[in-house]
Amino acid sequence: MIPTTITAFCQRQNLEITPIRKVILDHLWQNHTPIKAYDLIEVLRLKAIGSPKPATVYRSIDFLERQGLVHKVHALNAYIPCHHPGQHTACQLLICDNCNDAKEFCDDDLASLIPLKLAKIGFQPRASVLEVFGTCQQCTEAKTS
Amino acid sequence: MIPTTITAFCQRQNLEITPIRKVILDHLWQNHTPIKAYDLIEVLRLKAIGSPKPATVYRSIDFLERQGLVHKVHALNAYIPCHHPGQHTACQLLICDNCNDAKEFCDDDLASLIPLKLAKIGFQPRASVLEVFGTCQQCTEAKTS
DNA sequence: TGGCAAAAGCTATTTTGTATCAGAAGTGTC
DNA sequence: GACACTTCTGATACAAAATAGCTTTTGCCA
Repeated sequence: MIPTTITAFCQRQNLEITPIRKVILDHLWQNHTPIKAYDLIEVLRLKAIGSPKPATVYRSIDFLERQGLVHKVHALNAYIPCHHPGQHTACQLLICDNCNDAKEFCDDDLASLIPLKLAKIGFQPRASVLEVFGTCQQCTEAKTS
Repeated sequence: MIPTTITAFCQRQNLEITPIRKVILDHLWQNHTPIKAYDLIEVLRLKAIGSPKPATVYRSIDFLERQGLVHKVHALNAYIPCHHPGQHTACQLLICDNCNDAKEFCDDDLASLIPLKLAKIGFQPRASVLEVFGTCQQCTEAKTS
């Protein structure tokens, strides 16, 4: 389920993808909607990885986030996999009100405009999160048809 | 503490600013850093408004958010006052890692570029939140001097 | 094989946010 | 005034999200 580009990235970076981390990453890639931390606990439990506690999942998420493999959708308290690990500090997410799908949306113009604008007012950006809520194309089409 | 532009806005919109809502709005305007919900409970308690429960504060925040008087900083689970109520659906925030100051940053180019880009991929935006973390000008100057 | 570091486990707690039902206070209407 | 009606608040309980602190396991490697 995990794309080869991602597994290749992990190998290149020599990341230790333990069973727990693998299950979590797998599950995130199997779903299009953002996944909640406590759902991941349940997933681990079902996969017979003992009876994991919150800290276990949060530590794994921490690791995956630090490596850029996962994004947190702050507005939903949920997580999605990153399609381009190691390639951006500016994360742009589109979240459909209707189907809860969450897509990464990486637009270079936008990504470059933000630091440009901030430079004018003396703000030095380290990381940014853009979360846009609305209706995705599929749902728009479904409604009008 | 609440700017006259804001009180004028409330009057124009005929908003019922009850004592609880006033204390919350006051407190948000007195501080430059984002305020947490449970800190607001404490503030109300200190102002001798009984012993408020979480729901009380969240209801007030809900109201203030719906009226556009307050923004939630999702990445921090905290709240700041809005400087331009009723004027934007796209919220842009700059959060300083160093001093925790949170500023609204309303750039028209940015605000108009986002829907433009999204239109190309068929996403209909309803609302968006941009949260940028980094170092504000004051802190940058303080460090280099 | 002894020592180290990273990962995972465990227990408990804190922080954040909702659901629900009941009561109080204002407003308009007959 | 009696009445419905709405809005706000109070109170209890609970659910959900996240962290703290400490122990144990595991793999590595010198």
